[in-house]
Amino acid sequence: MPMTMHRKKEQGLATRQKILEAAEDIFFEKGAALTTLEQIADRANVTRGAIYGHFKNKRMLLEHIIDSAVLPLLDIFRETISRDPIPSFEQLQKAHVQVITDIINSAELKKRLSIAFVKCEYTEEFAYLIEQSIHYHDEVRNIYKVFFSRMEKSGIKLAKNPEIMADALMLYVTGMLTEYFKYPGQTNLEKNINDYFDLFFFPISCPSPE
Amino acid sequence: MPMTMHRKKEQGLATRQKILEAAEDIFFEKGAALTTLEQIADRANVTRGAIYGHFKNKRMLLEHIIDSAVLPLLDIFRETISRDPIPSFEQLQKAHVQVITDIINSAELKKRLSIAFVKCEYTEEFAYLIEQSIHYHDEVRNIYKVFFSRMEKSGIKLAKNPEIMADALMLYVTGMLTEYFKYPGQTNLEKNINDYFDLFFFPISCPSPE
DNA sequence: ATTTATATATACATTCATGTATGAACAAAT
DNA sequence: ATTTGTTCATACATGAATGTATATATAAAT
Repeated sequence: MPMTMHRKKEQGLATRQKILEAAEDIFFEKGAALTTLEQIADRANVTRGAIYGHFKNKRMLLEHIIDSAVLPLLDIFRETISRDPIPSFEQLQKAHVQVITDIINSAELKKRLSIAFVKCEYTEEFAYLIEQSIHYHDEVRNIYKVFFSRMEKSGIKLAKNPEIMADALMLYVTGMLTEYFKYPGQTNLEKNINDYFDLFFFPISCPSPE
Repeated sequence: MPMTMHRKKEQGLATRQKILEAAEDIFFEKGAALTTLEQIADRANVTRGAIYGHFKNKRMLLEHIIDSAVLPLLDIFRETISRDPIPSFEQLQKAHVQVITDIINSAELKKRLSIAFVKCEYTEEFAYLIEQSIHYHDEVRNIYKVFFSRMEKSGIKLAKNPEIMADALMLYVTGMLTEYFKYPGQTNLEKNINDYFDLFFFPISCPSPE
């Protein structure tokens, strides 16, 4: 690409970006279903024409935003959790506190994840969303399972088998994020996150009673 | 009310019921936001006129359905959990397994709760929904807190203070239900529910490590 | 300078959902 | 039997929202 053909294309990308940001705002405020393309266009100071130039329709816009929230998170999980040679509860806890703190501290990430968690409906209509969501979910669960399996192999006794452990952790984290987004300002996640994980990870390592 | 004035009123209640059931179905299938009153009317074999005769608008219909899902559940919680004189983890676990099993086994309850959990968007537009939701949430959390406080008073050592314990249990249960409704057929809740609670309640009772 | 292509605004046709107002049918009351 | 009231269907007016087709302006290429 020659240096000189950029000006126009750059501007195109800039408005594309403006549209995405506006869409995030409005989706977040009104929910995906009640958001209209005109509202997005207004917020971005463009017309619907511009939006249709960049995205096929509202659904594509939504998919793009959700992916842009979840994908980087998945990367972090893969890296932080899978990498370490000797798996431990401490490491798992540290990774989780880190990720969730990152979320809490990034207004952008928060907005996008909020959209994915509570600002859109998971129905047949949006089949792609559900599929993607299941896919992401499975991937995280699998990361957990592998991690717990490695713990077992390295001699650490688990209260339940890795499958159950993975499920349980998944449920707990899902609950955390769901509540955080569903009741913004009503949760104590910021303050208590370490306690929450303490509670889950430390006792979780006790051998189960018989 | 005299015996003879019933026929008409009864029929009214019957169609009201038909409308509610139809609304449940469609909300569940398409999500609240994308549901139209005409779709509901069609399913119920009435016209929109009938719906407007019984409910002010779609929002009222939705509120009614969500309340009808959550209120009986709250009652069960209040009864089963608060009543017993000597609080224990076993009792708490038993109550939870019971409630969740009830949900799993009741198609109606499942449908309604699914609507409340993942088939409607929690946005400013539906302020009432959010308020109600917060209210219910607080109530359950408080039931938990009281329960854990009573445990402490009766000499049982908790890993964290009752507040944190209540939060954590709340997160866990929220996660369970959310995942169950968000990924129907993909979870193992039916099979593993006891393991999940084992994991949470039994190790949870260990004193925290220092 | 003229052409070509691209980004975005404008205009249009269509579809759809809502809320209300009206009317018909029928039950209940006198 | 007439009246009153209620349930529900019908009809209407209105206001979106969507997607597409077209126009304009401007940048890039020749």
